[in-house]
Amino acid sequence: MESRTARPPSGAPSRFRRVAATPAYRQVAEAIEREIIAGRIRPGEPIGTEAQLVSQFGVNRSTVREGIRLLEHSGLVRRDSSRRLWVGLPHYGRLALRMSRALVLHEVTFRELYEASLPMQLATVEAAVERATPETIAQLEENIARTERALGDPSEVAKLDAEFHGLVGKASRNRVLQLAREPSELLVMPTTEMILKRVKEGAPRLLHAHRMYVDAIRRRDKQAGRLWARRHLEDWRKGFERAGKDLDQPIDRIYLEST
Amino acid sequence: MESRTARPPSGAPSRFRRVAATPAYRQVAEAIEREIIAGRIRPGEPIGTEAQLVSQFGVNRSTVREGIRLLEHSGLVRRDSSRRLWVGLPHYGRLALRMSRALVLHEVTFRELYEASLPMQLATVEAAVERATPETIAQLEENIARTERALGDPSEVAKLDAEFHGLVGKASRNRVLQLAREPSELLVMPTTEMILKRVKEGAPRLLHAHRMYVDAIRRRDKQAGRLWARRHLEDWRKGFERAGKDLDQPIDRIYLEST
DNA sequence: TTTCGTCGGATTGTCGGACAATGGATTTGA
DNA sequence: TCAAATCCATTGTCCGACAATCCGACGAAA
Repeated sequence: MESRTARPPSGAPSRFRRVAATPAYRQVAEAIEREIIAGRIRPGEPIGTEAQLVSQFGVNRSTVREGIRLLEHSGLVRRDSSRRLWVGLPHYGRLALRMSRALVLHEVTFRELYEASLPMQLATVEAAVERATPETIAQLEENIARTERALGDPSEVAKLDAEFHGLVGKASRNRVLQLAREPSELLVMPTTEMILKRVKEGAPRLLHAHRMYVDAIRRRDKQAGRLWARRHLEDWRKGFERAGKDLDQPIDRIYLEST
Repeated sequence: MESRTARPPSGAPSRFRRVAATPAYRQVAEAIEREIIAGRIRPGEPIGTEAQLVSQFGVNRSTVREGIRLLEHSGLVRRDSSRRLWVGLPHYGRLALRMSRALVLHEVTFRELYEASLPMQLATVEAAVERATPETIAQLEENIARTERALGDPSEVAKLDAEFHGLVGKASRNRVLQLAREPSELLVMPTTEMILKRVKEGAPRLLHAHRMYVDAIRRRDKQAGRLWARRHLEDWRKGFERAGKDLDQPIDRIYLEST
């Protein structure tokens, strides 16, 4: 793609940057984005109507619309029921989904995923132990109760496992950690179902680990929390290998179907 | 925004999901996205011309264009010099930038940032110790040499620090970890400059920590790597507090200017 | 043979205008 | 006072058009 700049006839140094004439629709998007990033328009406030933007930017409505679409995708701009434009807060889930997709497209391996998940999981549990409220603990216990009843149904258990880890993430009350952890979680989770289907002692072990998690959180015992987080994830890895899969294999696209 | 579904005349249960008439431009975007995610079009391959898409989808060109803009923003679709459409690999840097922006818009605190950075930093160093190649080690040493020469210039040192951690990330050869760590790094980095300007023993301490990092990597000594990663980040925190800032304060928008 | 103009076709960026569908506001009717 | 009918603003989609640009080809010149 750089063929043009990368072909100086002889040893001539490539002296010039490629010229870039930013199209109007992108200028529109960038202008609006700047206003939001700088905080001059705050989340929840209305951006004008398309007609207003047309007159402000002095371009055609089609151009404005293309610019807006650019921002709409990232969540910086939302539309309400009447389709009017508002400044939005990019939602974690959306971003995490995109990141996990990017990871798959880059063909990262399960080993990378496992290696990265472990420390983030440990940190999350530690924070959760420190800051969990009685409310979230109750939610965790309720989740465990439901898991008990669903022990025979792998896909249901996998779903509850995902919910469980989501709750632990919430309990950590660290949004940076949550956002960092969630893309990996989105990729680990679907494989859990596969593992549970093939390794029949998986579900009880998972349930037991969850119980110990919550127990550690209730007793504010960081060491126990870390221990069980580690065991839980190691179980995942072992189950993965026991199911006949190779850790150094790229993550399968299949695990993205759930759009 | 849920006003329509939330108004059952009496106590009648809300039995029906709200019908969602997905606009055509979004259907176009989703259709293309699905093809890419599923791997039926691979990165580097051309998506058709706008005219082709028009005839395939049976909608107007304006609609196709709006749909494409949605994807363009996420990097799934790129344009080359001739503005033709290609399937692209979403670039880490782009995604990380968006994530860090989202974090700022959500007004996360420096404490959250610090707490999340520490474990990820430790894991990164550990992986780097394990897998660094002579090449990247050489690059790290070269970075240190440049840092030595720039000791008097806080903003230059901050820039080199960012580069250093980028190199360590590369050395870790774990892309999941890298992607998880980078948004935080993008927010930690700009504050380093501020700290270095106000705490004059900051720069030498930073340099020393970097030296010990590389030393640990060269000797494949995980313990030392972890130790110095921890000290380095703790230095950052202490410097932050010594500069008179409060860890529980939301991250300032200012640190996003560098688009 | 290689390099340089030039030309034509293809494609994108932008524009202007148009209309149906929809939501919100307003007025009307009971 | 409240519900129904009406109006108006706005969006989603379409159509057609044109300039700017890129690509490839074809010759002309060195």
